[in-house]
Amino acid sequence: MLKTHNCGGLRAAHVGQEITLAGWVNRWRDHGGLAFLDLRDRSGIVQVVSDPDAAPGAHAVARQARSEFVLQVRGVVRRRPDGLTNPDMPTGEIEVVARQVEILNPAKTPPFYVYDDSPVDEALRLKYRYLDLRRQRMQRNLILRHRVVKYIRDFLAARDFVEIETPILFKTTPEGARDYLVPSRVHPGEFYALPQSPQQLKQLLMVAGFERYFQIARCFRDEDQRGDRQPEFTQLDLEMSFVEREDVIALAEALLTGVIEDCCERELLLKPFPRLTYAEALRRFGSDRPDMRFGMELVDISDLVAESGFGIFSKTVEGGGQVRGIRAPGCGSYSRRQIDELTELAQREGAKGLAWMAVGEGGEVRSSFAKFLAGEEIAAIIERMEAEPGDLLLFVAAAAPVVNAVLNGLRLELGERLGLRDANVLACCWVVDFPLFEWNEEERRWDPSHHLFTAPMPEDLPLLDTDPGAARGQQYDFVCNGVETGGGSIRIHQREVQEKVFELIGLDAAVARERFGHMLEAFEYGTPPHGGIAPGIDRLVMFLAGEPNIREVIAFPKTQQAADLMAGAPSPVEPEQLEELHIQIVDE
RNA sequence: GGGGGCGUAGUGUAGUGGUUUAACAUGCCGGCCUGUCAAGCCGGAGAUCGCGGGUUCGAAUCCCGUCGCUCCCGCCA
Repeated sequence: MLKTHNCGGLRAAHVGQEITLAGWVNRWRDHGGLAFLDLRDRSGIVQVVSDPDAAPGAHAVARQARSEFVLQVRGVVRRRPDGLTNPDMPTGEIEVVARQVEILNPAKTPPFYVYDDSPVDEALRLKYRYLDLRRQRMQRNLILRHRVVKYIRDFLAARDFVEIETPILFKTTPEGARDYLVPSRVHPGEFYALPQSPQQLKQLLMVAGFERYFQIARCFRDEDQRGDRQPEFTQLDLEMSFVEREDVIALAEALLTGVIEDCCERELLLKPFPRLTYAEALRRFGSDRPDMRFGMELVDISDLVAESGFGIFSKTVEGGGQVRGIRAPGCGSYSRRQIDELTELAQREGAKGLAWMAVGEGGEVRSSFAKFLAGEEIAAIIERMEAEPGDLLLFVAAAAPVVNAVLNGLRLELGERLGLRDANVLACCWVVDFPLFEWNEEERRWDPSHHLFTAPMPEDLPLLDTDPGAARGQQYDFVCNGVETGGGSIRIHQREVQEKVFELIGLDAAVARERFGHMLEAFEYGTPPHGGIAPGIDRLVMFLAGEPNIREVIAFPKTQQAADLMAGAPSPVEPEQLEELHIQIVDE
C-alpha cells in the first residue's frame, strides 16, 4: 500500500505517529515560507504542513502541488498549536508535518471545483463525471446507495431469500414500455430485448421451487426521461411462494422501514405505512400516488350545491359530475393574479375553470361564485370545508377523473408553495385494490392496469365475466413522497384464470402462446401460488439522500436525450459491425 | 410528438427596451509573504457572448433556424 492511514480518520490519538498518506490536493495555501495542503481521500481531509526549515526537500515538492494533484506524503501527526485548531474539520485538532512529499501524478486544472458542491452546468458535470464523482455530494450519495443495497442483501439473506441473476439478453414483450433491442448475429433478422424487469423470470424461479428469490436487477425501458426515470434503472426484484398479499406487504414494509431508519436521518412521518385503497386515494387526494407529507385533502360539496343558483355547479352535478374542493390555509389574501395562475394550472389539467372563495380575517367572503349562492349555502360550504379566516377555497366542477387530476395538481402546487413538501420528511403509504383492468377506448378492449399476470381479488373472480372494469387486482403500490417507488402483486397461478385474462385483453390463444408460451407451459407443471414486489432502488436512494432526481444517485447516468455525455454513447458503429448483424441503416 | 426555462472568460453570474476597452467573483499564471484553513496583498493572462442565418449604419441584446442541458404533458403493462 502506498498509504498507511486515511486522511479523514486522523485524530489526536495519532499524535506522534509517523504515517504515510496518499490522496488528492483539495486546496493549497502557500505562505512562501510555510505551505499548507489540504489532502483529501475518500475518508475526508487533513491539513498537511510543509516547513522549509524542517524539510526543505518536501517543501520544494509541496509548493509545486496544485488542485487535484495526486500526492504521497510521509510525515508525523502533530497536535496543532493553541488557537490554531479548526473546529469545523473532523481532523481539525491535528495536522501532518511533511517529511517527504512525492507527486504521484499531476493534474490539469479541473473544469469545475471539486472541493465544494457549488452548482455546475449539468452537461459539464456529466461530461467529466469522474470529477463530479469526486465531489462530496456524489461520494456521499453513492456510499449511501451502497449501504442501502447492503442492508437489503443482509435483510433478505437473513430471511432465507436466494439472490439469483437473470439474463440481460431476453425476449421482447410488446406489452408495456418500448423495448431496447439487441440484434442477433447468429439469427439474422432476429432480436433480443433487454428486460423491462425480470418479471417472467422471477415467476419461473417460483415454478422452479426457490420459494424466496431476490435480485438487485437492472431494468431497461426505452421511454422518454424524467427526473425520476432513466433508460436503465435498478429495482430490488423479489418474489415469494406460498404467500398472500399481506405477507408480501409485511415483509416489504419491514425492509423499507429498516432501510430508511438505518441509512438516513430523515423523519419517517407515518409508521406503520398507511394503507389506502385505490378508490380512497383518488377520493381523498385525487391521485393513486398521494403525497402524504401533508393534508389538504379533497372535500366533496356536490350535495351542497346540487340545487344552487350557480349553474356550473348544479348542472355538473345533474349531469353526473361532481363538485369538490380543497382548502389552502392562509392563502385567502391571494391576488387575482395568483388565482389566475392557479386557474391556468387547473385548465392545463382539463378543468374549464376554477371556482374560488377567499375567507377574510373577519369572516367576510370574496369569491368568484358566492353571489349566485344563498347565504346558508355559503355557510354550509365553509363548514364542510372547515375553512378558517384567511383561507382560500378552490373548487372544480367536472367529471370525477377531471376533478381528481385538477385538484391533485392544485394540491401539489399549493403544498409546494406552502413549504409542505419537505425533502427532509419521508411519508410512505401503500395503495391497494387497484382495478385489474383499464378500458382502452381506442382499441376497444381492456388493458391490464398492472401486468398480465396480476391475480384478481378472489371475491372479484365472478366479475371477470360480468363486469371486468369493477374487478380489483391483488396489486399493491409503495408510494413515497408522492412518487410510485415500488409495485407488486400476487400472480395468477391457475391456467383458467390466466386464459380468461388473455381473452379480456384481446390476446388470442395463438398470440399468447407465441409470446408467453414458455410461461403458460411452465405453469402447467405445478406452480405454487406466488407474488412479489419490486421497489425502485434509484428512487428510494433519491429520497434517502434528499436529492431532487435520480441522476444524483447513479454513478454514470444518461441525459434526458438518453445520451452518455462522458463516453459519447450512443454512437455510430463500423459498417462491418452492422453487416455482421444483418442491419441496414435507412435514411429518414 | 408537444410546451416552458437556461446557454456570456476554466467555473458561477451581471449586462440583454441597439452604439461599452463586455463587468464582478472565483479559478489560472507570476511576484511578495512562516500559522493559514473561502489565506492575504500586488500584477497578468483569459470571452469572436452555444452554433448558423437574417434585420440594421451598428446585435451578447431584435427576428428565424439549429444544437446542448433541464422541467413538464404525452409515454412509462
